[in-house]
Amino acid sequence: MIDTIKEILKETLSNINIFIDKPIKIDRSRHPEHGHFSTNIPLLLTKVLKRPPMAIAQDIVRSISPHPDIILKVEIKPPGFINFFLSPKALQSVVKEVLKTGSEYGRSDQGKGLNAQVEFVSANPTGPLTVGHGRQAVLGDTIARILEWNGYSVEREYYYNDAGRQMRILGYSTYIRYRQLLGYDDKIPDDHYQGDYIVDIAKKIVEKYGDRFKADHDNNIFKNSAEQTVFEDISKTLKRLDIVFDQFYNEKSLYDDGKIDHVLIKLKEKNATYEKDGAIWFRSGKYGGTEDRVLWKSVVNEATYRLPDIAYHVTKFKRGYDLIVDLFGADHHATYPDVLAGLRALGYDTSSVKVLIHQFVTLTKSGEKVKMSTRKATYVTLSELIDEVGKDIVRYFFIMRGMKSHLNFDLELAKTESEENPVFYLQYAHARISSILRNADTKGIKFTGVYDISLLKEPETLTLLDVLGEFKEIVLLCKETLEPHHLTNYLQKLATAFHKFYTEHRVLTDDEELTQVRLALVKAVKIVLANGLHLIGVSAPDRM
RNA sequence: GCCCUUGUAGUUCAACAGGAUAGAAUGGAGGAUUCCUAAUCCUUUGAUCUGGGUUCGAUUCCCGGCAAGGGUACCA
Repeated sequence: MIDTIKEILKETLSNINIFIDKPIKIDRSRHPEHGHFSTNIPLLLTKVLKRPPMAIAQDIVRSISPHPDIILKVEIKPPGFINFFLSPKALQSVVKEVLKTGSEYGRSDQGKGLNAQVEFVSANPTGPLTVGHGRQAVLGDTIARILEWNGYSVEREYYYNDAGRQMRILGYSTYIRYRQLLGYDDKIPDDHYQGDYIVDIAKKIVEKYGDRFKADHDNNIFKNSAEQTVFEDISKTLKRLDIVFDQFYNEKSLYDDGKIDHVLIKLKEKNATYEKDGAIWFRSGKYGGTEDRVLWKSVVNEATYRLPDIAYHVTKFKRGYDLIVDLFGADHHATYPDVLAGLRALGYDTSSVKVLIHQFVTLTKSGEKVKMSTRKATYVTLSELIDEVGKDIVRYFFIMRGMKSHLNFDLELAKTESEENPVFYLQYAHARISSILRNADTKGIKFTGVYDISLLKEPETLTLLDVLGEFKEIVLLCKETLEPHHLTNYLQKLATAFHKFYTEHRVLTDDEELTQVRLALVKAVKIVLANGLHLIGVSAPDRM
């Protein structure tokens, strides 16, 4: 509907010979008195045309040709806004469209034929996923879903490194636990992994091999068992949230097939590097990065993490994605400018890379901060959180705020207040409609598909129709901003509009005509609720 | 020190590209059901950290403070 208004406005402007270079902007009005849509174009034009905005507005409005089926009226408000009021007919038209397209309603084809990759979580397999990872996991998966809903073909990728120092420490921690189980009086160093999951891993090694490796701390069995077990646990946890990755990309493979060396050679060729103090440095600043960085160490003969990161992104380009989304926690925000600079140095156009930085979750327990550290095992795992509140609430809570907000997650609240949860409010709206439909069945009322849409005319009903029609705009907004919280906000709004309608009006009445048209309406609401919930990976129950 | 992100009702968060009277939820106070699920609805209470600037207009942009989180390694 917003596009229709935009078209009408565009046509009008060209009729009176006004041309603007910027795209025409129309907003949803914030206040009902300002109509459904409004534009500030007269205010923007006042400088160009050197005329007062109100006069421009009048010229525009006078030239808008009448569209009685769409526009009820157009108003001008100082200092120069034009407000559009939709006709009931325009608002009502959404019902038919929703019923026709059903579970496909709201999809857009803006990403049709385009490939996107979303990289997220990417935690090294050193321990169970924490609540902090949870936010990224849910955000990443939801963003992927949003892209899919907009027509993209999407791959979810998990990048990990099982070769670094962290993994050596993990292996050694496992070895110590193994020794302890065998009765030796070894102590775990403070900076090693303390979690109980390591003991479980060690137990399995004892069961299988006895004391065969008691003096063999270098044996790969420790690192490998730990890695395998931890990865299985990570995958299982993600699966509980309905998150499945298409690909796991191992950093080590970048070394194995020479990609790292190749990138370094290329960078040297482009004169993007220089040697200093025996190390190889990257002229990051020259390519839009922050400051020059070491790519190859002198003290040890190996790369810093920036080089494989660049090489990894080169593979993303080579794999031919039209859109590359990188999701990082705030602790990684210093890295990506250098990676992008490296890619630019290699001649890639980085405009297809969208780097999203999300802030951390502050975990509180009755107002008190809980510090999270994998090594010290003072974390609450994601898995435990799912045990407590369930998948739907975890998914919803992690995306209900903008990713830049320093999200506060109160454990007590999530548990004890689950009754007054926004998730239930939403799901309840869906369940209520299902219940109405069940009742219609019992009463022998059949939905004929023939209805007089003009009967949907009460204020609460028109508001509900208006909100219903906004869904498509929200899907596009989410795609453009890659911010899922617009969707949760919208669904709350839709549920509110429905609950209000429900308290004011009955669906199943003695009036057959009215019953039919209201059935059509609530069916449409049910579809949009279900589609929205599906999009964020939350279930839409028929009973509660 | 420097860099990034953030600062909005008592609390947790919105405000989509600088728009009009800053929205929700929760908490507090009061109310609604002979009828499709009261996990609902209605009324009321209450906020832009601070000082300047840009302009028709600033929560939004710029500069200076203050505060929180993160970074600033030849750690990932």
